[in-house]
Order: sequence, then structure tokens, then C-alpha cells
Amino acid sequence: MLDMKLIREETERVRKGIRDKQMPEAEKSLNQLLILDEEFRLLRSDLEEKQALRNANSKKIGELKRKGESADEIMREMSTLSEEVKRLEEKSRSLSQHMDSLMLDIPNLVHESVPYGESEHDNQVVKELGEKPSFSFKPKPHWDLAVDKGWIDFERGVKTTGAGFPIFIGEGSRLVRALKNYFLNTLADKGYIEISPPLMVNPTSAMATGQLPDKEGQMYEVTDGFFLVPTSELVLTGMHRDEILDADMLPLKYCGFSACFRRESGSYGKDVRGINRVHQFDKVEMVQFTTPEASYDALEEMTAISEGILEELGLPYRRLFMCTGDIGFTQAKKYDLEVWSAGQERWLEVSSLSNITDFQARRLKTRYREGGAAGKGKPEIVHTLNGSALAFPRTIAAILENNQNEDGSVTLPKVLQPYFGKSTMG
RNA sequence: GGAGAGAUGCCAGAGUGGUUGAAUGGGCCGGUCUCGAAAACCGGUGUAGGGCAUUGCUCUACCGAGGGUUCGAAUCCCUCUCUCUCCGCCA
Repeated sequence: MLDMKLIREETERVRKGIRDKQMPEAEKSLNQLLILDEEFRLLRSDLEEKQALRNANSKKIGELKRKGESADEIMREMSTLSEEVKRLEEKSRSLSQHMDSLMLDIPNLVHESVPYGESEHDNQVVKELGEKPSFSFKPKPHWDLAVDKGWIDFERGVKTTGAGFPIFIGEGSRLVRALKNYFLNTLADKGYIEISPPLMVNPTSAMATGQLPDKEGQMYEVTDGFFLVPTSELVLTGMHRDEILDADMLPLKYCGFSACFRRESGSYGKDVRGINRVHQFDKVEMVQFTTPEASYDALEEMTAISEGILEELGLPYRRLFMCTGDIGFTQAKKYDLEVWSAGQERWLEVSSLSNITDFQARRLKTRYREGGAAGKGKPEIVHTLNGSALAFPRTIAAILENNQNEDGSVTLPKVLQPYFGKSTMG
């Protein structure tokens, strides 16, 4: 959510942002919002004047009654005034509700460094590192490799749950566990506080973090009105909703492991083959709360951490600088990291890192000041960032495919071996 | 799941229809005292939005959330949410 003041005072910047993000529908909302804002402010000043009069009169009535004098005349006046106030209050409420829903259509402004582009084809590859492995045999895609070795069972996953719910078995499961510990230890060593989050959130959290209303179709809703988390970000950032943080706590860094649940309706083809895109997957997520001055540096820091992990894993990767047309509604600046998967001979997205500036925190009402809630000075809205380190399935796909041997065994990256307890799978 | 109690400012806690943005205590900030500190004493200490003006005054809203009663609601009524205690059940 943007600041209404910004929308009002820097309308053309907001309009340009909408156009750059290729969201023409949002411009209609913007236009309507400006009209309603005007109307709302007029209504407001009228209402407040009448409220002030009502307050003054009711004070007078109190005084008269205490003195034992008649207040009938003022009371008669008041009943019409009160009705008018009530009418205006209701109008103001419905106007502001309408405005709130329009506000949700306006995307975040992008950072000036973000390249202009109309679609995913315009994203820029700003970094490419690592050697793509070469083989003396034809490397298999993971869906053959892992199934042959019994590490992943897709069919039984369909049996127990449905398509897109693979079961990791034996050393497959052990690899998941090794990755989890490796990722979390690495992040803890970098100063990230580890969180084991709930896997369901309430609609308020889903709304405040920006998953609702626009991404409702992406989440699974369970019968008690909760949503299964599509990412632990909802908990890691949502935990500080309605709080004023102590400035000394910033930057506040969290990391969390969780299963992530996504409907992924409309996906098909090679994108969903194997574990490239599934309905439930594990992910370790990083989140930061920073001051406005620090957020863009924090994005670089987080990106460096995810890239460092890929380098330690020996996976060739590239970094995409997402263009205005592909960056997403809430983000001001975003990088995607993709690993090379030798069996599929394509790049797979394993991490997405974004600076959301104050866009999410405004809705969350997460602010900061010297001394925290009991402190002095005006509270400022924090900046929030999030990034994956990393999503498991595609990382696993790349590890298996890139490190496979002719007999189907997999020589694990050095860094994982102590976590796995062995150097080889299979 | 059953029964009861509660939700007020940074915290504790009063307030049960009128001058209450809210007593009192604690904390925090500033000051007096002191060589310095403690103690004591004095003063200050919310959020959001608007107006004037320019860094101060003023108006409005906010006492879990939403409705209602009333000329007037923190205070009365209804609904919801959450917390606590006891019982039951259970990893």
C-alpha cells in the first residue's frame, strides 16, 4: 500500500510506476481514487466541524444540568445535529472503505535503477557464475534419476495426496534434512534469527502481507478459515504487525524453514515435470526489517548470501535483475537466482529476493523509532525485504542432475557431506 | 468440548453515563539539589488524520474489533475476536 499523501502529491510518479509495471487497470483505480480523495477530504472537514459543535453542546448540557437549569432547547438542537453527524460518519466510512479497496490496486513504485521492460523477456542477466558440468554420458533429468534410485516417489504421492505432492524417501529425505540444516546454520552464522513458523495463517495476516486479495487463488484455504502458508514470509514479516520496533533492533534479520503450499493452477508442461513445480515444497526464507536508508544495501547483502550458498554448493547460477514489467506488484527491486540443471539443460529459479520498501510495512503497521513503543519521536515505517535461501526442490534437482555419475549415484557437494553423513548418494 | 473471569496509555492499574485523552503508581525524558551519583522534589511523556501557522497552537477520531441505545458512551446493550482460571480430552 502506498501513502495516500504520496499518491495525491506525486500523482504523475505513481502513474508512471503503474505504466512501467504494465498494469493499466491500476490507472483506472488511481483516477477514481483521486476523485474520491477530494470528496473524502471535503466531507471530513464538514463532519469534523459538526462533531466539534456536538462536543461543545454536550459539554454545555452537562453544565446546565449540574446547575439545575433546563437544557431542553439545546437538546432539541442536538438531536438533529446528531443525526446529521451520524449520516456523515456513515458516508465517510463507506467512502474510506471504497478508497481502501482502490488503494490495494496501486502497485509499489520501482527503484530508479530497475530496467524498463514489458515482460519476463526483458529481465537482465547481470551475473553468471560457475562452470556448467560436462559428462561422458548423457545426464538424466532428476525425474528419471531420483525415481530410478527410489529417492522420490511421485506415484505414491498421488495416491496419498495428489499430483504435485512428491514423497521423498530414504536418502532423498536425508538430502532434504541435510539441506535444511546447512541452510539454517549458514544463515544463523550471518546473524539471522531462526524461526520455526506456523504453517497456517489467518486472513488478517494474509491480507496484511499482501497475499490477499490479489493472490487468493494461489493459496490453499482450510476449513477453519486459515490459509496454508505459500511462504514463511507471511509469518516472518507478519509477526511484527502493529508494532513499533526499537531503532536499535534494526536491521532485524530472520530466517525460517517451512513447507510452502501453492495451488499453482494453470501451470503445465515441462515447468511442472518432476519437482520443478509442486504444490508442497520446503524453503528457507530470509526476511529483514530495516530503516529506509539501509534497505537497498540489505537487498545486496541478502543476495550475496544466497549466491554464496550456490557457490558453496558448486551450482552454476545466474542472477536476473527483474525489469519493471516482471517485478511484481509489491516489489521496488528484485533479483531472481537461477541454477543450471544439467539433466534438463535449462535454468531453474531457486531464489527470489526483493526489497518491498515501506509498501508492505505500511499495511502491516510495522514502524520503528528510538526507544521502541515507549520511545520518543515520530514513528517511521520500516522497510521489509525477503528472499529465499533457497527453495528446496529445484536446488535438489540441480544437485542431483549436475553431480550424477554414470551408475546413477550422486557425489554430493563437499559442503553438504558433513550434514548428509556421507559423500555419495546411491 | 463444558463453566467462569477479563481485554484501558510503555507497564501495572483506577474509572461504570456529562468539564476523561483518561486518576494513581512504575518506567522513561528534562530540571532543581549535588564535586558527582543516589534519594527527594518539580515538570514532561500516545497514535492517526485535518486546519492555521511554521516548528507552536488548534480541531477530529481512537480505552480489544464491529454494531446499537442516548442530546452525550471507556462507562449501558448486542455480536465477534483474543487472553486467563477450573473441568474434560489429548500428542
